[in-house]
Amino acid sequence: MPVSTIGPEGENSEMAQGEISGIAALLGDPARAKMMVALLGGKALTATEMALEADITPQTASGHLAKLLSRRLITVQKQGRHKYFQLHGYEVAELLETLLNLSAKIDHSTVSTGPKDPALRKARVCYDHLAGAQSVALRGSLLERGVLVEENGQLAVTNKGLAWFRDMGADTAMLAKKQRPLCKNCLDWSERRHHLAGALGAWILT
Amino acid sequence: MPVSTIGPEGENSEMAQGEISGIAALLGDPARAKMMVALLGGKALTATEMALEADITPQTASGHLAKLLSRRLITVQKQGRHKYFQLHGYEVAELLETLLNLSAKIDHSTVSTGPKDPALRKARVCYDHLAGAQSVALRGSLLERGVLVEENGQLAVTNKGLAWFRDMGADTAMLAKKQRPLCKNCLDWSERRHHLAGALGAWILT
DNA sequence: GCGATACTTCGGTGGCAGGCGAAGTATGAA
DNA sequence: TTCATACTTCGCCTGCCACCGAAGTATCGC
Repeated sequence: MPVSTIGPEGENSEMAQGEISGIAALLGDPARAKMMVALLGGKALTATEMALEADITPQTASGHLAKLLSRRLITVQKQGRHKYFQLHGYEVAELLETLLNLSAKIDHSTVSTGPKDPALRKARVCYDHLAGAQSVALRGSLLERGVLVEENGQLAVTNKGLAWFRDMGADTAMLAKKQRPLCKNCLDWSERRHHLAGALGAWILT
Repeated sequence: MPVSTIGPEGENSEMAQGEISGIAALLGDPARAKMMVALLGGKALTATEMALEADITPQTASGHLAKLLSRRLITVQKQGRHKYFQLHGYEVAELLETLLNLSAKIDHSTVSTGPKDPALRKARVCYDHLAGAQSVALRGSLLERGVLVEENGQLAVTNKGLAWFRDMGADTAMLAKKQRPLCKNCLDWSERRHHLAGALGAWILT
């Protein structure tokens, strides 16, 4: 091993660089990367859900999650016997998006001529609901028409809204029965604004 | 190893995810990270220079560079018996900046504060745009004059600002056409404050 | 209490990848 | 030609880390 220069001089940013390789190494493992991308949807996930997502056993996932936590890339919220994990701030999401963008760019050049970036940016799928500029606009228009209301950052469907969705053919009764919240804000990482998530968001996608 | 589910079901972005972990893994090695950060200066470096920078032997560096090349994270230019390496496009630089940004945010305990060389500290180049104390001040003054505005951590150019840049001789129409964001915050690692990046930041440098 | 579920900790294994020394190829200088 | 420099390839070693099985702790429902 080349003797590391003994003096404290040398790299001022050595530590920061160590940190960046540390963070990158965390995302460098396929399993962890899958888990993080799964979190990009904005939904909080439990440890087992993420284990399934990454095709690993719960104990392995637990180890991964501990590492991600120790680097503050994710946050936890304990709720009974469940633990809900989320990305830690939009900076982390930004990092993931940058990575995805870059890898998409590389893939496009080597694999095939898929839809180019602007189109993808306009409308894409954020885990299981619509995302992109169009869905941000959609949420705005639903708010304007009184289908949805927002208070304290919480999104809710009005009675009028329920009727509206029913007219559109949605089985609102069934959707409401699911454990998952009916509708939910989801920060759009490319547009930096909220769009519609939750059961209704997923339904719209279908 | 859990047999990866054979069906193509599930993730449409499975390949992209593999790619992101691949890219992240490249930056996950401390030696490679050091080399890439060294390239952030914008200058093309030779293989041996980067080996020195990363405290490894040339043969090891060669292997790393080959891997970085195969993933198109860097480019080469052969010149006699030298090989000059550079970052491959601003997207890669953006990724590195995002990483540095995040790691700076996380490791609050860092004490070191950048280059001791005062001149370097005052004005230098961050990949392709200005950095250093002057550029931090520049950004501040542009904000004050209403050329730029900031909201939710996002930087944007005002209409007045566009006119201002046009008066300065910038071809704003052309700049705006590029896929790259017009202007963008970029954390200055010596000043610990944001400076101006993005297409406009690059233009100012010229 | 009991069993079931969700997650964690521990110990052991296997594979991968970073690292170097030595030898090989290209380019330039003497 | 001969030597020096810049980089690459090869072979080998070593250590780390993802992974799992099994056992341990916490929480829910009966």
